[in-house]
Amino acid sequence: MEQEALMKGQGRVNQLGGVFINGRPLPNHIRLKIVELAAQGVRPCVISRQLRVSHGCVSKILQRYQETGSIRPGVIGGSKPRVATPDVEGRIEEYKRENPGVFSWEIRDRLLKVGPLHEGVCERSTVPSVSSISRVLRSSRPSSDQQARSGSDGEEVSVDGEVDGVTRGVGGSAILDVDGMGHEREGKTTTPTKVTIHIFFH
DNA sequence: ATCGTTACGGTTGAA
DNA sequence: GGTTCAACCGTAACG
Repeated sequence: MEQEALMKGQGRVNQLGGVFINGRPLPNHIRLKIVELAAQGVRPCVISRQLRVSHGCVSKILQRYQETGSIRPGVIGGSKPRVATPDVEGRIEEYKRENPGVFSWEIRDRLLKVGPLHEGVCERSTVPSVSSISRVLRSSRPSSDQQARSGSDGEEVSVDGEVDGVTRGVGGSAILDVDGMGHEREGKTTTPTKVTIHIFFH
C-alpha cells in the first residue's frame, strides 16, 4: 500500500529534498538509519540533513527509541473495544432519561431479551454488566462538576446482602443518600430513613 | 546553529 | 460495503 501511494504520485518532497508520504510513517529503513547514526554519535541536526528528514521527526523517532527501544511507529487507526454497542448505550441513556432514578440492575433486566418486558436488545451473553451500565451513565452525563463530586452524593454502588431489611439479590444496587436530601424516584421523593446496608466493593 | 514543541493537513482501521 | 472517529503520521514553523 506504501508502494501504491508512491506509484500514484502521493510522494511529496520536504524542504530538505527528502521524500515523504503525508499522514504516513517514514519507511523502516530510514527509521533504522536514524537510530544507527545516532548510536554512532552523529548529532541529530546532521542526521536530519544527511537523511533529508525534518529535525522534528528525527527528534521524535530518537525519543521514542529511547523510551520504548523500538524503531517502529505507533499503532495507527482502529478503535478501542466497546463494552456496549452504540445502540445499547443509546438505549441505556434513554431508559435513564425516562426514569432518572432507575437502578443499573433494572436497566440491565430491561435490556435482556428474555424476561417480563420482552423489549430488550441483548442476549444474556452480550448484556453489559451492572458496573458497565453505571459507567456508561457516568460518562454520558459529564456535567462539569460531575467528576469532582463523584462519590459524594447519589453515587450508585454494588450491594450484596440486605438493604433496609429487605433482602436484595446479589449484585443489586442502591443509591447512597449521603447528603440526606432524598432523591426523586418514580414521582415520589425518597426520604432518608435509618437503614443498615452492607456494602462490598469488588 | 540546534533542537524541543506543536498546529496543521493527512491516513488508518476496529467497531 | 460504507461511516465514524480517536488514534497516529511528518512537516513546517516558532521559540
